Amino acid sequence: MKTSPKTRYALLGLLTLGPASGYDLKRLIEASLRNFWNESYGQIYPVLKELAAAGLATSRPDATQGRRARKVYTLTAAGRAALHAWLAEPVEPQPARLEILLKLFFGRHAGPAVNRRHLEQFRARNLAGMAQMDGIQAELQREYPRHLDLPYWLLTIDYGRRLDRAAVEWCDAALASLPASARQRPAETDRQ
Amino acid sequence: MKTSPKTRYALLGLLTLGPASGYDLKRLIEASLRNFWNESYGQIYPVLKELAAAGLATSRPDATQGRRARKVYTLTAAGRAALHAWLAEPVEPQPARLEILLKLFFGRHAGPAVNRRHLEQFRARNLAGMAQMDGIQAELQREYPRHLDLPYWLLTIDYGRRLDRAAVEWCDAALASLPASARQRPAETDRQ
DNA sequence: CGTGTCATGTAATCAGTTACATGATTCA
DNA sequence: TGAATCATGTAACTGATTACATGACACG
Repeated sequence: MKTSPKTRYALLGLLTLGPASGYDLKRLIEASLRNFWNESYGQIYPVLKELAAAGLATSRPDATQGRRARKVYTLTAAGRAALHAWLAEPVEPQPARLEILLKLFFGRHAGPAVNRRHLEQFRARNLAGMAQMDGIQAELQREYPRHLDLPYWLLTIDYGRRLDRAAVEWCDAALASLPASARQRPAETDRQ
Repeated sequence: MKTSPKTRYALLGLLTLGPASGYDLKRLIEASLRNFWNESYGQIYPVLKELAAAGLATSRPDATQGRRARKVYTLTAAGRAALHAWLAEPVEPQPARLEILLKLFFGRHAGPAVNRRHLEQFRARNLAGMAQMDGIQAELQREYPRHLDLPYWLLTIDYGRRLDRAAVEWCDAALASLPASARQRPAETDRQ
């Protein structure tokens, strides 16, 4: 096994929605998993090839006259079984690397203006995220009101909204607690 | 430039606290950045070497008689300047990959018991995180009550606590909304 | 006729972890 | 004596992105 196991299961999962090409899958990821997952073509195509080789999906050429040959992949029973097995496996904690926290941790050396700028940008990003979640939720409920997966999709939207909101609230608290303006300059020398 | 820029700045930042060896830095990271950052020896030692080569830190052997030769690194003025420049650069949004959300997104194929197990585990993990944040905060306030960096350190602790809390609340909401056993349907309105 | 979209794929590169190799000192 | 801790470093591998290569069709 050469390629990433996680990419494999993301693709198997998306194939439960129906047969799709690599290109389709990329767009599907951008449309539905965007907030907590992403894949590049450089991953998708090799993994798809491997899924077919392992019998987890079948590929058939979809020659829609003229266009460059599309390869449409369809989940097999073995693929479905592999997905189910992975879904049942416990989730390992994943170490995060949050650059904004690293910068703020050393924030004394940056000066108030820089820290405020970072926080304001981060706040705006998370606020936009919340609005986006609201939009996606409305769209999902309008487009797929009876889709069996809808409750699960909404769960991931709710997660995004809650964490974005918490981040915005943290930004507000942080901005309130930091010195307001550049009265004090960044530390050039220290050692307490 | 060969090694990761982010590792470089994490180490430069920690060196503002005083001279340290690669081993020291690893322990410092585990003690202070753990919740939002990590580095392995495989990164630390090569990057340290490069920092010295670039004049951002100086290394001197610390031959504490008998022990294997320690190399202690000290931040230079150029290193401090490089850190300041990086701190002022805007933070780019970083794509997250959250396995638990991926599993939940495809949760219909896993069955209620599996989903509940994932959520309960995730809840427990975040609850433990909150408690850990409280502990670290108390320790910092006790150990370094007047340290100039303390307000910044507390900011990162507060972030951790808020996001952990939001995650716990999400888990509670999700557990309440998911069907309890395999027979029931989701608690969504069910009009055909 | 040229730009955008559809479409697949590989190669180069980057970033990071894990395993391995080495070896001294401390302490039970 | 043997385990834990201190201590540095390299090699192999994994996972993922980006750049590159190719090319047809639709639309204005």
